Amino acid sequence: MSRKTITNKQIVDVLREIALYLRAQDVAFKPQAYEIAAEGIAGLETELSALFAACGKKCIDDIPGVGESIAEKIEEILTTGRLAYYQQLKKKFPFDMLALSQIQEVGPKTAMKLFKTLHIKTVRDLERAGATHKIEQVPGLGHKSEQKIMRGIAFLKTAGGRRVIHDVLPYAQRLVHRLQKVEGVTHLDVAGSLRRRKETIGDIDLIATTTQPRKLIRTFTSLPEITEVLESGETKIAVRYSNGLSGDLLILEPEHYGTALLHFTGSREHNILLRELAIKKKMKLSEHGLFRKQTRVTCRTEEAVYQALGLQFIPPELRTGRDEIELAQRKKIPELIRFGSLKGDLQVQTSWTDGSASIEEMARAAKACGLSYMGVTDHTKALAMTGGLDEKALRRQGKEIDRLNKRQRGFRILKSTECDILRDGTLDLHDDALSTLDLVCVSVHSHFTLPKREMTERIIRALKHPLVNIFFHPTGRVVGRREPYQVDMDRVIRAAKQFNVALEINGSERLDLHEHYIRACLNIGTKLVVNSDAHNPSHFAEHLDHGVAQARKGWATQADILNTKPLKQFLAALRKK
DNA sequence: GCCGTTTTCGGCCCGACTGTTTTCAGTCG
Repeated sequence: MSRKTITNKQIVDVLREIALYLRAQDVAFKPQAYEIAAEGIAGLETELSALFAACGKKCIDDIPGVGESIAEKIEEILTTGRLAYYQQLKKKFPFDMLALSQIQEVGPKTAMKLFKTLHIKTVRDLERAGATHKIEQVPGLGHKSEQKIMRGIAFLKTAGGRRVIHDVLPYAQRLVHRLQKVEGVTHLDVAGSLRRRKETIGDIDLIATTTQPRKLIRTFTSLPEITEVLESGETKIAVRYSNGLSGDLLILEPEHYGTALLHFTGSREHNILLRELAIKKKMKLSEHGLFRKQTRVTCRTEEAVYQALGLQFIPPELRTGRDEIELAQRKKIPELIRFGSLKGDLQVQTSWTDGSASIEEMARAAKACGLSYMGVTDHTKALAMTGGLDEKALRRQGKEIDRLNKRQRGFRILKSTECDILRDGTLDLHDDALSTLDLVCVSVHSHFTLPKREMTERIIRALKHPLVNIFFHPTGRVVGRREPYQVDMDRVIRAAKQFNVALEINGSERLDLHEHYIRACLNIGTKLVVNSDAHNPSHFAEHLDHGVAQARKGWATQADILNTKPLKQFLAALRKK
């Protein structure tokens, strides 16, 4: 760890690895404490280094799950760049515990055993040992274990173990539609991280109730999408899918569908907290039901489970195990924005630049999705590879939009732009051209590696521009492919509020803003919009759905998202400069 | 190691499934 740039992620990884070492040694209770602390930090909106600079160890100690001892360790990392306790563990067990235990079928104990018997230190070591059949000779492991481990390594290498939700959700939905038609099936749904709408998905979990379990299992395991059956019990079938992901089909009792759905939706952290709460209330919670003494409380729905525990219903997107249970106890869970409640889309590219369809085709598709307005936001000239528009071309495009609008009923195309923010924070088009538009939207597409301060100043200068209304994909990240650029988002969020610029929640694979920043916007009242960033007609339905899910993960209500308003109110809200 | 509508001490989530066993440990979610 270099001392200068210690990120939350580095600290989270250290805490997670410590937890694994403790688990490997069968230490009681401590591993969970380190894991909970790590998760608490992973969910923070601010950097620990900034928090520590502002108010020292006290603020670190205030993080849920972080007590005196772990706070001291974090302080040591932040101030010295090292942690003696961690280094002692690494010295005693010098192997890559974090990476090895990411392999399916390899947990902390197996990793430790492999180190002690075969001196396996890295995933590569393990792969070599498997190739020469050394793994199967380790006591307690055998031929099948070796095969499973080798498959796990192969999977980790090809897919990195997780996929962007955009790739997985349609695939899972096709499976669901097919299986719902199987005779005897009464319920069949997606559960797990897909239902919680995590941005990356590691497995596809399906749950079902049926009067004919054998028939469902037979149909499921013979689907062309199933390449391998990993486990097959009476209520749980684990498989590998054709897209490389694995997952379970779980068959449940209808009377207790609520507790089962809750359990298999997770998150693990959320479940643990719920069960602890149940214990405090002299009850016991598992996937098989909620028990008061010996009797099972019937919970057909999740709502019933939450109610029995004295909680407000918590939507799946909020089940992270952070503060949602505490807020549900105090009835502070807001009514989240509903799917399908957007009335407009303010980021759409067309064949004028890198989109694949004409303005007219995109407008038709947007209307078919139930929208009543759409902004045309083709790129500008600095982005030469897309054939970005200059002032002249923008004027021509405006005339075409005027023509199309004359023919439209109940739908309005807005003249807009995705204007590049240049390196110095000025805009890529003249004010004369920008002032002819209904909306001016800006974004960063170049010089991603500027130092944090320079990038922050650059962006704030653009937001300050009197004609700018919306800042697109504010951190520049693409899930699984591109890290966000270095920028002080606290300052950007405050500047957006000050200059009445809305920040975008982008529903493409960017999923930018991250939900932590959405929540930070809500805290101070910075305005937000949800956009598709559609480049072809099919993107509207899919991306807007992901965008709304992202907003929900950030605790946004309908009132927080400007483009749930009808056009007139929407424009009025953005134009107050 | 953390935490408090039982508690500043004494608790700490739960069950299915597999593989390698010969009664159970490890992983997963």
